[in-house]
Amino acid sequence: MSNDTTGSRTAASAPRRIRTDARRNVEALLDAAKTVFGTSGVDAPAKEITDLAGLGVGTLYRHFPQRSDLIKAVIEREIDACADAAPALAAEHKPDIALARWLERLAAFVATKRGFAAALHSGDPAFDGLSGYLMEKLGPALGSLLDAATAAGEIRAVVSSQDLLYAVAKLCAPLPGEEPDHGRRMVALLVDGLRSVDIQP
Amino acid sequence: MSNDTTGSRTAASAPRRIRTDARRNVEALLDAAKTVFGTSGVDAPAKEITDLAGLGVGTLYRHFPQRSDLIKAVIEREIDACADAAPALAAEHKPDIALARWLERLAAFVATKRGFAAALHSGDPAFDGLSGYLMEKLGPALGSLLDAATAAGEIRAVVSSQDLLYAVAKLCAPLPGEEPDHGRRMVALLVDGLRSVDIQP
DNA sequence: TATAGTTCCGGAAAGAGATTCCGCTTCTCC
DNA sequence: GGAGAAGCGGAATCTCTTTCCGGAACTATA
Repeated sequence: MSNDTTGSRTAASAPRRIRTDARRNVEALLDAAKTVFGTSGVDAPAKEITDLAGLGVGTLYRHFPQRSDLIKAVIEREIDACADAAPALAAEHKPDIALARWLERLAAFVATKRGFAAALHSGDPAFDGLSGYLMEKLGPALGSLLDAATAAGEIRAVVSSQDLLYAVAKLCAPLPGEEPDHGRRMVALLVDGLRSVDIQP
Repeated sequence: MSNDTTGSRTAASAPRRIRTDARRNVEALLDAAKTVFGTSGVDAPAKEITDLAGLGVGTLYRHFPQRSDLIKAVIEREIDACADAAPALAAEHKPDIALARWLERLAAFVATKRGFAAALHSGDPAFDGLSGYLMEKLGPALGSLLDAATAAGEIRAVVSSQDLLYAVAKLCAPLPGEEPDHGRRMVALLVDGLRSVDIQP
């Protein structure tokens, strides 16, 4: 198994450009998978995805040898979208407002994407890198917002951005039968805990 | 637990008592499943479970037609054990201490049982009843402890026992790569939020 | 544009595991 | 102790996953 799959940098031995049809097919598969995961869950038969994408099973397995590879790719796409939303918010609002808005955006993402929570909690080692990816992509944005609020003395410096990120990711994962705003209220409570500067840790 | 109608067959169609060997086999299957789930995850092959239990696959499917039935049964057993631990704690400690201890017990349960979080977040409708079972069994115990603390004015009355139960269940579910005490710290922060009686909701 | 050299695709086929089915065994009740 | 119901085992079947390779499609070069 090759150990270099980043592909972000052109090596000395120029690797051939990825064929355009292959790239197109990968996109089609990701789109189809996102749709099918949403309707039939992440355990949907592979054929359902390939049929929707108009491709053969072989193609699916060529690009995503493991099912977890496909799931990861779909989720990482969503995480990217969430991360991309951060700069705009930061530019348009004051830090504390931007933080709140962005946390709402994150909460919405986690709450909507069932497959995300499922993958995260599956215990499958294949998804071990996922929380790392979440941290890597979303950590910096949240970190800067958090630092600004802390510097202003509005928040106790008892949590890292990683703490908060994980806590939101967990709290906002939907549970069957619970009130829809449960996650949001619990996050608010958590932030109240951060604000209570008079309580000693 | 189910009450049985020993001897007094007053109903029209007398429900025959469950055969003792069948009951014994169900117990053996649950024990085996608990072990196998712990080592190989909840997606372990059925044969691994039946081999450990010393039974045939047919017997497994007779008692648990769906895999989710088996998983649910195992988890409900664990929840029962957690609920059973509450009265003893309540009898031995003051309410606030008992609350803390019991939350620790709950956190330990959630943190240890990977399959629990996975099932809860799977999105599979088969597990929809699970959080209800959790609430039904653990809600009353937590509720009384919470009421006592609220009555003493130590805690804002902004959360129900259901809120707290779900929040703990979510926060303490382990995520790959996170610090082991993350859940515990976040729960502590949540409780700080509850204690901050000077903050208006 | 034609050609050679790759890469990639499709879907049949093999493999792995889940689920069913039914003859036989074990238990319960009278 | 015997009749009859309940339960058991595991081979057979079914479903979905994963592999494999002949041929199609694409890219680079002239």
